[in-house]
Amino acid sequence: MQADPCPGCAAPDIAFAAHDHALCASDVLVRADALAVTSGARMTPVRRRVLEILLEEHKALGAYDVLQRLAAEGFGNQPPVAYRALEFLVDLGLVHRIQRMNAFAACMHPGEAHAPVFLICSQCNTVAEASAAPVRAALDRAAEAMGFAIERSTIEALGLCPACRGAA
Amino acid sequence: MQADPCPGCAAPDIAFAAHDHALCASDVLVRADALAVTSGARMTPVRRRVLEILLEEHKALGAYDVLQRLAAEGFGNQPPVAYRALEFLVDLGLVHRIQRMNAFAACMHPGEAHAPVFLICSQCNTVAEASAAPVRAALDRAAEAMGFAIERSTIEALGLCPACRGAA
DNA sequence: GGTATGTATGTTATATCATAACGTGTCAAG
DNA sequence: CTTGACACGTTATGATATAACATACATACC
Repeated sequence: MQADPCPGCAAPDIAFAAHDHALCASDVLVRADALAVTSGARMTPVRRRVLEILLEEHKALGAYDVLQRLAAEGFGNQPPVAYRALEFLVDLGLVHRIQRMNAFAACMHPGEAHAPVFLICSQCNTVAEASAAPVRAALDRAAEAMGFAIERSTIEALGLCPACRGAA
Repeated sequence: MQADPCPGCAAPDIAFAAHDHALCASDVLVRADALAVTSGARMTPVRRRVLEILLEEHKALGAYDVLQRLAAEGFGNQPPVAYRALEFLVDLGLVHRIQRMNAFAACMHPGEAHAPVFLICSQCNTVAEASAAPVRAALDRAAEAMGFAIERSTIEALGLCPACRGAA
């Protein structure tokens, strides 16, 4: 497995910094296609387009935002069209759901095992994935102390990204 | 501040175990009333009743579940009645919102500073608050490494509680 | 006590988010 | 070239949440 799929988006010190996001996006798309093939899933036009849209925005979009864009491009314009594509991408690990916002964001390092932690800028809505391992480990210990078996976990933080912090 | 407001609900080793929850509930209510007085907030009948309902259930309830019970007892029967009371209680730290479930659960140790971690049983829907400090610390470090300033965070885990784990 | 002021409650209406259910089309395996 | 699985589109509805406004209540002040 590659060490770092997108230096711009995945590296902790510059994820929020300005960079050529088109490169991250195309890289992720390549990896997504490969992942679909190896997992036997079908990366259809709608699904791929949804992923592209999320990558282009580089922020969390609501299902209806995605749907609106799909409709404008000639795909179906009913909610299930968007929800199904999003669900597919989430199941494949290519997209994450941000519970706090009822929204979805493209995963910036698909294919790597990770329990993502999301940092959501309350100002500009940008979402970054932070290094999750230590957080996840602490959570596992806390759960284990209570005899609780974790299946899935959601870790999200709301706050100010470096850029908006500087602006304020 | 009291060391442990409710041995039944707050102690890590027995939070999920059978115990006389009525004791926890009445204890929390006393503390809630006191907290409202000291903070200048008004613990009105609807608000207090909503807290009681959540304490009685000892699990997360949706706003409409709460509303239904309020309506049956002669309070208003429109969504804002429930949402407003819930928002008030959340702001006061007496109730937590479980994002993952679009639901609300009574805080089992109000008044104490805490960044809660929720363990949600996917089988019986019971919600427990786990010791959060180490998890929170790890999250803070991860955010800091990216220059991100956390305002609020949501940490929720879905899985099996000890009881349901044993039953399975 | 009476009145002003802020807050809480109740109501109407609507916005926003999500899914069930069904028919049609497409593609690949046999 | 059929068949079976899956994807897509549509209709309809369910579930969650809030905006906006009117009424009632509590408190503070005169």
